[in-house]
Amino acid sequence: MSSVKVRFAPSPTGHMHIGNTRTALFNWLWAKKMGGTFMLRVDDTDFARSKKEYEDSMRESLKWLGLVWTQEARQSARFERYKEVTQKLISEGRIYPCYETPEELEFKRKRSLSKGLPPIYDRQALSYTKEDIASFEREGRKPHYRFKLNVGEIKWTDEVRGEVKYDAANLSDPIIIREDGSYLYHLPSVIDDVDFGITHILRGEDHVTNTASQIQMFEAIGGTVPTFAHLPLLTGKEGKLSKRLGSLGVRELKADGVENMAICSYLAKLGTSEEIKPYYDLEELAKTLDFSKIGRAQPKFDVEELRHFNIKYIHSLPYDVVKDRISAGQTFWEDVKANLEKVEDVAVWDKICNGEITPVIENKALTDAAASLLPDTDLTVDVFNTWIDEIKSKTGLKGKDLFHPVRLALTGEASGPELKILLSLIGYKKAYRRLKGEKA
RNA sequence: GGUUCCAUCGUCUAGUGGUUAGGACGCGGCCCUCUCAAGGCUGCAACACGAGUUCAAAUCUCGUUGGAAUCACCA
Repeated sequence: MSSVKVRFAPSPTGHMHIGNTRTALFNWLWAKKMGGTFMLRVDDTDFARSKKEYEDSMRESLKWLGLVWTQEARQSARFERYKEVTQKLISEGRIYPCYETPEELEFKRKRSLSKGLPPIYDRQALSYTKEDIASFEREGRKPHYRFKLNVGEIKWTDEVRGEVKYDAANLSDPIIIREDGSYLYHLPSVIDDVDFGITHILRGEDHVTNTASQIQMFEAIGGTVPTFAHLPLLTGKEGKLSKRLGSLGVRELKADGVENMAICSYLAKLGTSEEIKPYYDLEELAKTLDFSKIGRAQPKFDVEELRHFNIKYIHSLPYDVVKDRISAGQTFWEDVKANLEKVEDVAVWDKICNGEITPVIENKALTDAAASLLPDTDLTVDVFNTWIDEIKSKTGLKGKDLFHPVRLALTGEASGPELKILLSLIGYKKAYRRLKGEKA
């Protein structure tokens, strides 16, 4: 009885974006819910595109999101192991050398397509004679290698898609070693999953056909086939938002004031039958994860909706969650949070209450009267109420005509938290001077 | 083109043969209040199309249309 173990396996070829994040999140949540472990695996087999800078950026984003891992691995450090396994499979004939050039393969694909045939590899390499191979070698060609798929039906029970079936005849033998001897993703991924004891693979549905061929790889190397869950891909309002095309970065969202748990709450529930509501703790969110609640259709991801949700999230954000990031105290936070669009904006209200602002005088007669009526005491809510009543009776103004100019004078802003709360925070001295139109 | 998947309010969805087709987000209105915001209440709004099965279809079948993934010496 082994416990649950999942992995997030990004290739460091770009920054963390919304598609990536969703995959990482579901893995993390599942591990947490099941009391299992979450590991980070850097899939850097593609030397040409992998960059350290991207890897660092992804680690930073994962940490910021709270998606921490307790183990990690790097594919580029495991080539010896991959070599060992591939040698064995080559000797068993399960992996075979091919000598077509990329151009030839491209030509074959186009020809098949134009004939209305599926562009599946024709396995010509399986019928090379010794002479053919010798002549390729003389030409200086180097082989690339493919994994030979066995004929027959491949099926598995997917946690989100249910029973899934593929006929191997509709799949190409995947290339697993490049001409230059480097590895492609398919087999190393399977070897790692076996070696690290991965029990569940949660990934985007763009991998479903890979899963079909990888199941045969698991079997070929004598590993246990993990449980799969393929999440429907997110689509954008216009066009797609696949994991490589969707460029909406986590770093950009963060810079825009979108909160980490707002992103996680939103992504965890988008496309499910559950309400998208704020969760302030990843573990709480983890408890609610349920694959049966995930729809099979592709949800549309709209940044504007995320931003809107983020504001709603902030309006009910508990002080404990933000206390380490803001200088304001709990009372101040609770008083102003319902009017914030970004957590950092708490500083602007801090400045309005405690710093210096230039008031806006819209109705001088009114604000002068207000100043003279303002009592030099502790400006409690009660004091505020009697003060407002006095201004009302003296000027005959009420509603917006009354409050808007007072607010502008007191805060320099047209909107914000309730005045009765702000007044006590501003204090008599500043309030008086601002009502008189002075900087204070 | 082959394979696989999908199709209910603007959006995410509930719905498994008989429902006033429900909820959430958004949007509109009203209330509260001291303006705005926040909060409360409320309203508008959907079964892609066409056949078939059935007393009865959002629900089952077939077809059509539309969308997506994949078919890389990317992952």
